[in-house]
Amino acid sequence: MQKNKFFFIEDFLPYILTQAAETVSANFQPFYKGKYGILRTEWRVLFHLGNFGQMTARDIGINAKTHKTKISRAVFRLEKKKYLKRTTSEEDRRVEFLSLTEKGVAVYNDLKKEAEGFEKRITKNFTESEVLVLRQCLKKLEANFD
Amino acid sequence: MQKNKFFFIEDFLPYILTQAAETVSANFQPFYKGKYGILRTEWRVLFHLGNFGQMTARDIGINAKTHKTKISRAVFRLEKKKYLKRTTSEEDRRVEFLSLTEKGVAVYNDLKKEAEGFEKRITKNFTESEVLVLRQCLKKLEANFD
DNA sequence: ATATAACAGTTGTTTTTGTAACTAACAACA
DNA sequence: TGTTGTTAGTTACAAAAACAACTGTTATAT
Repeated sequence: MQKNKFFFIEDFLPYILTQAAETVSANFQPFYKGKYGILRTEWRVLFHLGNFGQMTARDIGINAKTHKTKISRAVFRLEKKKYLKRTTSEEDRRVEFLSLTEKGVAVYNDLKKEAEGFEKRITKNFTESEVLVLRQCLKKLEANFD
Repeated sequence: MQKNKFFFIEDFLPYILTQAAETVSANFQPFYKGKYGILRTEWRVLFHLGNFGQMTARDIGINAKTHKTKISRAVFRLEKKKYLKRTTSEEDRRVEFLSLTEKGVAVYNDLKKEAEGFEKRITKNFTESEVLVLRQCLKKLEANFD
């Protein structure tokens, strides 16, 4: 780390943050892409539904900060794979409620286990306090842009 | 954060790490994309050359963990913008030495200032120790995959 | 009512990425 | 030599992302 005099890309926080995220993501990808042929956004949709139950595309998009076209296409593909089903709302026929099929729940449960294992693995040389501070900092970074 | 019983996507480290990185990156992008019309990989190449001086595409790729095709295209675009020039090595004519032009250096210097300001801004509600631990954790995360 | 705006979600088009195959130059070794 | 393998960098094609324009539906306001 430098002391105000010079700029080094390898100490630039947005850079090392992105690098870390890309490395971690690249290493996690095989679990869902390799095993079930789904993309990152599909993983996210699957996990939102598995986690929170029935949701609309809109709400997934808001929560995951993901553009609606990306969600729309992820939903389409998950539906094609029969991991997810749609139900048009009675009150507002623009809205679709999304939920996992039985098959989708099974995939979710399996990937959830993988996720838990992966998280444990990548933080196994972290102290408890480090993990805590890391989580806190990441949330704080995000919050700085709300 | 959960206590072993349930899995929550919003506590899944790879997820919040990626979310934080994407948010930070999206907010930093206007500085280089909006101002100079360059993409992230181009920014990275520019900053590697600005930081380390003359380098080959290969070495930038290794250091930035970026695939050679991505580097190749970034170099092409930076060259088209006259931010960068190439010199074929005399010893090994496969190798090209890359370096910034005067114009490229000017852009680099400006973007460097922006980067410093941006970094300060996003960590202004962080304690010194938080920033330290954050940096340390990110490096450690990366190192776990070497 | 009916015109206008707002919204949920989709589709089309362009830009960027990922992957593999390629060219040109060097290296190693028979 | 030549043959085979490796390397630096480019190009071609397919997959995915970004962005804008669209459809159909509901809300608002005259």
